[in-house]
Amino acid sequence: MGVTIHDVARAAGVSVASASRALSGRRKVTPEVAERVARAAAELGYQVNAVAKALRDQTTGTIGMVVPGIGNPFFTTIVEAVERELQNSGTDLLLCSSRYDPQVEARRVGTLLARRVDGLIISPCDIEASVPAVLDAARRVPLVQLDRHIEGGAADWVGVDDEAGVTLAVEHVIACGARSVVFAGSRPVSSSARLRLSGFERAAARAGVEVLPPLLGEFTLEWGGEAGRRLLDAGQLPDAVVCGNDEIAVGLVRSLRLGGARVPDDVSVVGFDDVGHATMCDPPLSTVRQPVEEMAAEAVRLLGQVKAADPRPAQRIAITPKLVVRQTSRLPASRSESGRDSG
Amino acid sequence: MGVTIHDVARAAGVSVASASRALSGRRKVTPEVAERVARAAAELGYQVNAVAKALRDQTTGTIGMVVPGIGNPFFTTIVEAVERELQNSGTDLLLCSSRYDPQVEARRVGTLLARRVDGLIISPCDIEASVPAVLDAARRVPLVQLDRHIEGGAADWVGVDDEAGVTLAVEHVIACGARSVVFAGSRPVSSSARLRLSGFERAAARAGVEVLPPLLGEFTLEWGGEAGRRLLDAGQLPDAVVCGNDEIAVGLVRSLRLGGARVPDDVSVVGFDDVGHATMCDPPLSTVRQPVEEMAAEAVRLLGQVKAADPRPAQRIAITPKLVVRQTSRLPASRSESGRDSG
DNA sequence: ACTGCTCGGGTAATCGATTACCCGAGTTTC
DNA sequence: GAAACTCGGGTAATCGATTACCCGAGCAGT
Repeated sequence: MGVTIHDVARAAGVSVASASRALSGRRKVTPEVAERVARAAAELGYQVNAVAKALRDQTTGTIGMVVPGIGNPFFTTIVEAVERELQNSGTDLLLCSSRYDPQVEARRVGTLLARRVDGLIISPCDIEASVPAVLDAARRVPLVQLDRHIEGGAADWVGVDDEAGVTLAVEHVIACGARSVVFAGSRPVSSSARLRLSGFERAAARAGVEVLPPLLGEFTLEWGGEAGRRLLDAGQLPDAVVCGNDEIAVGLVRSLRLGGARVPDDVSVVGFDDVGHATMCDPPLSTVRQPVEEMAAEAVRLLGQVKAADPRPAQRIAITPKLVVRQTSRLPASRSESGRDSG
Repeated sequence: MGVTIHDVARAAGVSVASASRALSGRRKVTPEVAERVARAAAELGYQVNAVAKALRDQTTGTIGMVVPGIGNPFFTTIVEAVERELQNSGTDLLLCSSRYDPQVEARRVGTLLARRVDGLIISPCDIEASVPAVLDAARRVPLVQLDRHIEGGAADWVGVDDEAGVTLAVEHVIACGARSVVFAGSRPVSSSARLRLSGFERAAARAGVEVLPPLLGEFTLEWGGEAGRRLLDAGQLPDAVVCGNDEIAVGLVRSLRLGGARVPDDVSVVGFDDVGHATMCDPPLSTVRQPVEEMAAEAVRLLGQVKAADPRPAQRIAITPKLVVRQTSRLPASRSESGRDSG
């Protein structure tokens, strides 16, 4: 460790200024100097010290990202997309997980700020408890929220229109003939959870179908399984269940089938996200697709525009998701063919 | 952005030395100075600049981690375990994905080194192509390989005993009555892939059962599905298939069942890893469990001991995994009850 | 009273890379 | 032929935090 530009300069018999210029190419040097410096650097195995460079330049070439959990395939997909997007511009990513805990989240944001990231992309784990950390960070550094967001709309955001998404799902199952529906999602601690629930309720009310009390837990396979079991225990299955995400939907389909219910013949299920295993599950899951690549691209584009403590009003970019119909829901034709009797 | 310790010192009416001492507590100051500095820091919202601190201290309080892909649940689990392990010591993690590409990997290692991480934990994506990057990095910084490793044993490593693991799996399916077996894994570009394959071959040969030619692709659900289809197409199913990891196993079980084969009645399947969805799959997967927490703890412990360009011989810590029998394989009793006829 | 402490505080060097500024030599321009 | 300019190179300031080193005051011991 520790070959510096001084060592290179000495070995090449030039000043540090010349060495720096030869290496960076930001000012002309004679070919001879360039050559000697290049050789010396190669021989010594010189590599710039990014820490020193960052201090001098007041920029680290790094952006921080904080997501609730990297165990969730939705977040890993979006992280990968952001990373891919960023690599074009040569900046790299410091990735942190808040583990769905606002306190951990605040700490992580703090260390990222201390490390002087050039920007921050965050998916705040809690719509309320995350507010101070997000607002405080936004004051110090360009920040954009991705997917989840805090309440109040004070910070820039890129994501999907959650309400429009579940509306699509609800309208779809109703078009499939469902007369009673239920929502299986997460307790409304995040914006996504809250908006998907409210969107469901609004859309279902508008359609005038029977609405069972929502099943609210976590965005996990386990909770999906549990929700399925509760539905089974209640004796009377609804015609359709709209899920807060794909994990819940997959867990739910599985426990429903284990309990003897047929999907989609007895009950339609639709998920949300369409990342990871939705296509691989059995049967392939109908779901609402989040355009992750597009969201990531939009987020880094926006991040390039926002400034710390930006006085202009925060932007909120809501991308409208698409419904992807696979095999856990049925279109009317085939559904009526199969001789349902719940109507 | 940009309130420095000079600002704090000025506001408190003391020198930067006193301010620094008051803030860090590394040398006594009078209560009055401590109080004034604390107040000034709070009022100005001062936060140390970790970049400057790192330059001065020649240490960043950061370790880098490079894994082949964060989409793979095994790696996300291990990343989470390492992160948890590290947080006790106050160091944090710079996480990078090599996307299974040795060139990307080398670049990522390079930037981590440039950022002067205090150590590196890496799961090299390619047993051969990753050699230069790993060896070069190990010369500059404490480094331990986790899970995968490069050939030659020149760098420290913590992982599971892959050969022992598949041996467990093979012996289990044979104990279940299998007379013909096949291995569905990844092409041997990584140490894990290579050792699991060779371990399988050795164990199967030792047992003297019929061994079908291995199905080698990637560590993905998709490849597992494809492998299952090929087995089906071949007309004659083996009694058991041992898989390179759980993703392959899950994909394989699914395509086998889609093709009408019953698991475990017609064919036993066992996976490897036991992370993520193994318990949630249908039926729950018999697999070889990697003790991820233990591996992570061991890796950071070892990292604390190794020095850059360490002259002492590299350590290789191989933890013996355990077999977890669930429902994709059957013990002899119940198997013979079910009236198999393949023997 | 003088030496020798301890104690708290300040000044400035330090980490490594970049670059503002300066300098001297060679070239152009009128 | 002198002023103006270009070109390549060197010296040292800079980024911000820490700390080696120095200093002066207060105090104890002889």
